Amino acid sequence: MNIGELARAADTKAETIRYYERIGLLSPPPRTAGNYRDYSAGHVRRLTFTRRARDLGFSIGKIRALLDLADQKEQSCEAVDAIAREHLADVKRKLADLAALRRELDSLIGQCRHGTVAECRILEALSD
Amino acid sequence: MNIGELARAADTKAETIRYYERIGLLSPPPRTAGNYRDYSAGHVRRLTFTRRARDLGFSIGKIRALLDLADQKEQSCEAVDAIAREHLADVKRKLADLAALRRELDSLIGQCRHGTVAECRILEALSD
DNA sequence: ATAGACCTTGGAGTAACTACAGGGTCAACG
DNA sequence: CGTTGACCCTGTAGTTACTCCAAGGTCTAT
Repeated sequence: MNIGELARAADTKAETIRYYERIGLLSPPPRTAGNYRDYSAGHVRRLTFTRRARDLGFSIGKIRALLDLADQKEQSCEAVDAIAREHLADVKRKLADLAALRRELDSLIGQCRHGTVAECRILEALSD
Repeated sequence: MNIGELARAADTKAETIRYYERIGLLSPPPRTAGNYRDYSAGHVRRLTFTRRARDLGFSIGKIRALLDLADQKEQSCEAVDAIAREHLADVKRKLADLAALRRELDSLIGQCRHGTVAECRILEALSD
């Protein structure tokens, strides 16, 4: 399986796969006679996991930790749970920040009287 | 007024101010005999505006546009309103994305049975 | 005169890719 | 067998908005 096929299988771009290899997130596969990367089903699984976690907003660092944990089958999954909970807390914080932002923008826009720039309330409000 | 004083006045770091100058967002001030940057009240206003807009999540590109508009006092402020509305739309999109994410993470975490890594539902769910 | 706080420049580092440029490989078609 | 076109390779630079650092210059006070 070459890099393009893996990319299609995991809904990624070839460049992203090479990037993941460069930063040590995906192990370097063997090469064909023509120096093409030659991937196996294990790579598909690992990359699919990685992309899904990225889609859910996990950082590369956290994904690295999850992948390491996934290899220690006998350990309790508490650490996995902890990473997920931490990420959820991050998401909640961002949600609250964005909601506050939205309220501010709403009020900013609500002040527009559609006059000239000289008397623009939006620009005024931004200058506080 | 030197760069440190301006930084304190606008709640920024000196490095950020130099960065804004480098990218052309803040005009280069005159220099003192000792080659220190020498800022005036106009710079304070412009930088304060910039920081406030950044805090509200406006990109540097949009701030550049807003600052340009702010200089054309006779124009209607429609364009300002449009930029603010566009930004609000961005924020709303991000809010919706984050809310969906939060639901997914909630369900992910809800599936944890606190067993071993081998039977971890969180890792399983991430592998879909 | 010297200490300490400030300023100067230039360059590198951050996150997570993305986009080339300049070359090599492979499969198919005529 | 030659060539076309789609793919692959490496290495480097760009993206966003800063942040940090090193090596040196300046200013103020003691």
